[in-house]
Amino acid sequence: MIHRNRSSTIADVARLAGVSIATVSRVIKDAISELKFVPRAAARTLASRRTNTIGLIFSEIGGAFFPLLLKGIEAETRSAGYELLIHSTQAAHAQKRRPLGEHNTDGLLVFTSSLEIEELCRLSQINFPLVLMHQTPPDEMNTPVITIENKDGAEMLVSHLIEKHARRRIVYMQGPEGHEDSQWRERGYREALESHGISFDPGLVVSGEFDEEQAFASMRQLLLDGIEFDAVFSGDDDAAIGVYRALKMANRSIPDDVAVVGFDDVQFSRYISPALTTIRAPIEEVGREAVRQLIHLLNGEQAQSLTLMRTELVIRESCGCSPKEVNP
Amino acid sequence: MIHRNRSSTIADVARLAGVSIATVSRVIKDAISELKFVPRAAARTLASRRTNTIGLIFSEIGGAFFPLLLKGIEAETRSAGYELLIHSTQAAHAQKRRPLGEHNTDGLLVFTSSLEIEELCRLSQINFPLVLMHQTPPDEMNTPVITIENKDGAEMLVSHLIEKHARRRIVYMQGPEGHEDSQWRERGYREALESHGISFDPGLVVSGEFDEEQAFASMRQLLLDGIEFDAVFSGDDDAAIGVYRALKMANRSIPDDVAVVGFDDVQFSRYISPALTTIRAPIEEVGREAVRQLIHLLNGEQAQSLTLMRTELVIRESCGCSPKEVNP
DNA sequence: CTGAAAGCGCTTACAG
DNA sequence: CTGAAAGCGCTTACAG
Repeated sequence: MIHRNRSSTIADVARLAGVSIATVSRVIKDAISELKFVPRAAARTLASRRTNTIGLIFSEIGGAFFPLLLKGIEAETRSAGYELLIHSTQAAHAQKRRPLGEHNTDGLLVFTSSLEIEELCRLSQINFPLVLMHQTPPDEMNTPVITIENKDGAEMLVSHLIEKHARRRIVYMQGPEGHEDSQWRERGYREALESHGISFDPGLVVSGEFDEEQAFASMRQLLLDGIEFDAVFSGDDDAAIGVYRALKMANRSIPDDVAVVGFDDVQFSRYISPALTTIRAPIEEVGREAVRQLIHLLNGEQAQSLTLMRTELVIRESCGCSPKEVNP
Repeated sequence: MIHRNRSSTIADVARLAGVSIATVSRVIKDAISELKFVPRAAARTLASRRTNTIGLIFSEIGGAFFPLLLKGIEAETRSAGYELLIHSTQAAHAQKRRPLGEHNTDGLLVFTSSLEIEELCRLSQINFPLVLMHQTPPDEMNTPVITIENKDGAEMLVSHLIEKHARRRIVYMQGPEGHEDSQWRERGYREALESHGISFDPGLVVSGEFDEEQAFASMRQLLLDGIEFDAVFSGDDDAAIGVYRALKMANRSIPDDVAVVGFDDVQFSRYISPALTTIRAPIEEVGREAVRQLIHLLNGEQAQSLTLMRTELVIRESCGCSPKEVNP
């Protein structure tokens, strides 16, 4: 049984006002408080062929990353007068129902590989407004992308470890398979090694999955295997937590025995001990910009095909810098 | 200009199949892949008078609290086959548009005072399915509530400080005005004082707003004013971060000079230094349960009018207990 | 089990 | 500026 109240319709308003419903429809913006009239969104959508809703597809709402992104998206969506419909997928495999799409939104924001490629292509083919975050589209697709300077960031991080702290055996923890952020970060890692004359050792690349538990497990394994290393680039900040745990458990001191650096600069990074050296990614701004580009598309305007956001090195203590050199 | 593709409708499917649209409608659940047919949600909603969507109204998506709640809500909503529409309000004052309501959802989940009381009453009067989280409804409203043992939790926390660590001048930082969680926590704080024969000092109650910055500011003020205290119950974990900062800046050691305890046990609490003693609230489960109760309402079934979730003391280091006594 | 038809509550050309 | 009317794409009694 479902809600079935007899609240007023546009016809009631028209009758009371002694005008036609067309007239009411035209002035509907000035909320008709008399009858507590709230226009049915469904009827509007059906008649106008627009939903006034933006959809967000995201894969992992668990970590510390999501609130930042959502904050930006929420704010910008609202100020543009749209509703926000959110769906979080566990993985990017085909679903029976399409939770978000052309049937219930005007456009979609898609975060990294949270939508299977076929669906992405289908939406693109029917010219459905789409903006990708942290993921470049397949060649034939001309979809705006908002992403960050992953490679630069990683390079800064690793170069800092090499130059300031003389580390040479640096572990890289990869993110989830196919995750573009991770691929670019690895590239930055490799280029930093190369430009400092350190040869790449595939034995130092392990899986961290941008996930605390997985990072913990991989770190333990590395330790068990007796692999030598003097630094860890954990891929992201969530994974750094797992690295900390494993190192502390093995009585390796951070940063003296092993320097650790993350990526993202989420809320907790400055508060863990030692404070985490990481890359600040303007995540909230990524969200805002994604919405802005989508609105352009919705308005039939041109959108920027690539927006690349700057990243910034945030030096704290986990790399080996001392607290005194560092801003509070 | 808006998206206006000519994708197939139910009529196309009916024609191709050589049956009536009524027949198609009946078997529509077996997704008609032939024409890539995706039923228009708006038309369905309009005709069936149900949206298949649950709305979530929340006030602060900034903190570390939201991801936990959302995770539970997301999971349960999806497994029940509903969509989730989210709106976050800055404050609970009247809005011109009603972002979420009977016009676009089948039922609403409302988190603490994120919806103005008039709107709450209006929805209740038209018998619209509603579940409140962390907020008891006005007397005349019979709306299911999911909340946690705030008072018990606070009492455990404060009693611990008094009994194990001999603290007697304990600051309490209030949450936002009218926030029920905060009111109950304050009550627990007072009862713990009382049962240990410590008289209540209103000078030790300050505003923390469940917010890092506000907590930081209040703590600084307390320090500037030269108020004496040997412990702080910060109201929640986010505020504890601000307290840490202010104390460290003033060179007061935690926990030796000042013990600090929080509430919620969010992700970062175990990782900050010193690790935060706090109350574990089953936030994800609050979200799940709220959805379950709402589904009952949607099905015309009886719902539990009050669900009170247990809280649990999590002892770490910031209260003065030593790491050795504590689980890793 | 199936089809014809009314109806959900709006918007929007179109005519006046 | 206003009204009559068609139409948005479905669902659901109702009749057969």
